[in-house]
Amino acid sequence: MDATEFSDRPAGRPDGRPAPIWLRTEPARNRRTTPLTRQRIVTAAVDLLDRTGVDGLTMRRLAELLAVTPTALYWHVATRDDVLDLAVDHIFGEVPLPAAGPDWRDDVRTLTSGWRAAMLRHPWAPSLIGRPMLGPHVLARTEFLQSALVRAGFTGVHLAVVTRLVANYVIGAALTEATWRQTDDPQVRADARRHLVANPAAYPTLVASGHLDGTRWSDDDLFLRGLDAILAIDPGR
Amino acid sequence: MDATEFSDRPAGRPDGRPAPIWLRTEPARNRRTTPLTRQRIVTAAVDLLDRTGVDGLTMRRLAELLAVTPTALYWHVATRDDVLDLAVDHIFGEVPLPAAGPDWRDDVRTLTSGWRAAMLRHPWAPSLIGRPMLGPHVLARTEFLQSALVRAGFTGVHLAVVTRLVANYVIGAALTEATWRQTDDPQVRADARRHLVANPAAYPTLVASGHLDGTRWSDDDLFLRGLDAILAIDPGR
DNA sequence: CAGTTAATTTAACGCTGTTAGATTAATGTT
DNA sequence: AACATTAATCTAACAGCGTTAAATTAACTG
Repeated sequence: MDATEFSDRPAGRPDGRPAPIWLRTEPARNRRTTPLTRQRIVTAAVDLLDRTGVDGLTMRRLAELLAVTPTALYWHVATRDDVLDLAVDHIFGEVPLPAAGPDWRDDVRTLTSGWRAAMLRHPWAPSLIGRPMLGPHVLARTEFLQSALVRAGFTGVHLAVVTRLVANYVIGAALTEATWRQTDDPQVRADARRHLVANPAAYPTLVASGHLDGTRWSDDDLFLRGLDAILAIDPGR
Repeated sequence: MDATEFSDRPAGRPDGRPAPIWLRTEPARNRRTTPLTRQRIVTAAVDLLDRTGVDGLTMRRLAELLAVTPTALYWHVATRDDVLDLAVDHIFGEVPLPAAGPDWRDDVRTLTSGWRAAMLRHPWAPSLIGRPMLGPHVLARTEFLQSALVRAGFTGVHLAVVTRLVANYVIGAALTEATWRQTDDPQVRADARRHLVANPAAYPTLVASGHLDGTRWSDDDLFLRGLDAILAIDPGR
């Protein structure tokens, strides 16, 4: 509830005299409603995506959430895909960029953990990575990762290899983990497990190892152990 | 052009006598047209996806390709997502399952290379991995991967860690690489590179390392080197 | 106060996935 | 050989989608 609710017309118009200053909003922006901006669109989009998933984000619902006509969005954004691209970059902005510490491995651990955590907090995000990720926040995080690796001593092709190795591992992990979390129906998981156990001849190893058991080991632990296996690499080689 | 074109009614009806055997089709299945099956639907779907991408696959176009009404598909398939799930599992069936060799690392290399190659051959596939992958072909490949790692000596939590590490690396790599290949417009890539170079202060390391340069190192080489870094892990530890 | 630009609305188009119900073809039964 | 039953496909339609063109309103400039 803000001052604009007192009068939906610019203050002081009816009788020609300006209304008391207290009834007028900040003069610099004297609009009827809060203006639509790319920022507000992205925020609302992330909110809607969190609640309803990728398919739940429609331009009409997004517009309704912003109390605006669907077509109004197209002044600030060219297509629905633009909205998705902006949303993805936005949540990457939530990933904390730690100050560079003495141990490059710690830096990589911190960055990638936050990276993965952000995607799991917004489980619609990983599946949208199949689009060029060139937003400023994404690039800034990639820059930080590669700078940590340069500090570690990687150069040339080794630098490119390890950068991709780490980034692809994080992306793959977030994608597969988010897939399971987004499968809201626990029935599906139970059915899948039952299918495996019913065919032990076809999947002996998977059955014996408890694949799809889920509760056997923590996702966080498995992720960090896998990351450490990568970081065991020697920059000197 | 097959024998059914000689008469669109079962042969021999007009005068009561059966027509010569040469003018009749295989009797076992005496239908007007080849029947719709899940197999045929999946094959057509993959074909359409290869040519037009995920957004290009609509139930109407798929039905047209099969010379059938859109709603006929729903007898064999519940939703469009079902078609996508089937298509993904289908292309995983293209991944060769090598016989288990003496060196487990070679087995993993062969499997994951074929895995990645299949996804790059069908660049729409990686972005669809954000759905539960429980098809028989996918499970068979996962089984093979884990059995190779068991043969290598991994057990317990180490087995789970390395299985995920390898699988997530492949998925992440295929996803990011397919993203760039599917960006058919070379303009986008050029624009992105220009944006990086224009802001060397924000992205010093990325600019210096030639990130997004594309031609600097081969994707295949980078993938295999990264994989070898993973496989350098010692099962004994 | 007039004129211009920025922002939003009204209206509509063609396309989408999906459903309900009618219709046809094939199979099984007597 | 006729009938009943099941399987498969079709006709018709619905509500919702992303997006466009043009009209309309609000805000800024001289």
